[in-house]
Amino acid sequence: MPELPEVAWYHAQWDVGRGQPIVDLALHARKRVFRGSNARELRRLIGQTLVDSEARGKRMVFRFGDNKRGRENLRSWLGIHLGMTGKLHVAAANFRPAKHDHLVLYQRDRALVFTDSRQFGRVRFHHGPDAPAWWDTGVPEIGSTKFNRCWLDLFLDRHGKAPIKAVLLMQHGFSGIGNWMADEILWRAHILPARLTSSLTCDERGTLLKETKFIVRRSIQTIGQNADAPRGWLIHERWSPTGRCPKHGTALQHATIGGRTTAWCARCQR
DNA sequence: CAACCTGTTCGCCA
DNA sequence: ATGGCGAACAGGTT
Repeated sequence: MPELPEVAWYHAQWDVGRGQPIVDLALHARKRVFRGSNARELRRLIGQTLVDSEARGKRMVFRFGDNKRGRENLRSWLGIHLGMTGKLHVAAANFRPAKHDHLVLYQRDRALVFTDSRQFGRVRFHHGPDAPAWWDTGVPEIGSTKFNRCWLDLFLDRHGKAPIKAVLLMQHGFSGIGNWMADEILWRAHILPARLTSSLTCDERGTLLKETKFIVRRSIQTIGQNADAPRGWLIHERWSPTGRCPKHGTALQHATIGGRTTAWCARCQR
């Protein structure tokens, strides 16, 4: 499920635990979600307070520190990626992890739970006051002013031989964009997903930038547990083999492009 | 039973 | 060295 708006929503679920110390945790260090990091180091979180958190694209970080005399010193960075099937939720303090609950942070009044059945997601940990390299990657967030025409042109020029759909899925350029958002953006921008990036006109690049920012902004505003993407968006039609273009009712086309199932409207997109 | 999947990474190739 | 592509990863769902 998780692309940028879902990640933003899941990440906020743990907000209720801010300012509270971690009193215990539950994890199985050999689970695949801990690949590349030392899961035993996570024990350091016990006694530390959840200070704040942030989401960047599909990545999230939770910062922990000591809380003495009301002053918090940053100590630890917990990174979480939800992969294909990851979720975060809050449970009661007596929560017992089931098969796919790979990490549980216990506070006095609740449990903060990371679940991921397929384990394409990932947990990372860093101990120290400064941001680790896996967090500060230098990739601009789409909602920021650094994600602008100048930066976009550099990125598109570097991938001219790839279909534009595949380029939209590259996290080093389009941080947080996934399969459905890429299709949504190209549909609104009237660009065929299989077009080679180098074939885009100057105007089309401008439209692509505008629609990318629009889809990110609107989807963050609307998508949550009980809220769906706005009516009239392609996402509501794209999975069905009989899906139709929300604008004209034209039957959608489907193909694998950039390694993923892609849907588009042959009438809207050129 | 087989095919499919909203993501990333790796190895191979040009 | 750089960029593009297909396979692999695991388990649930259709």
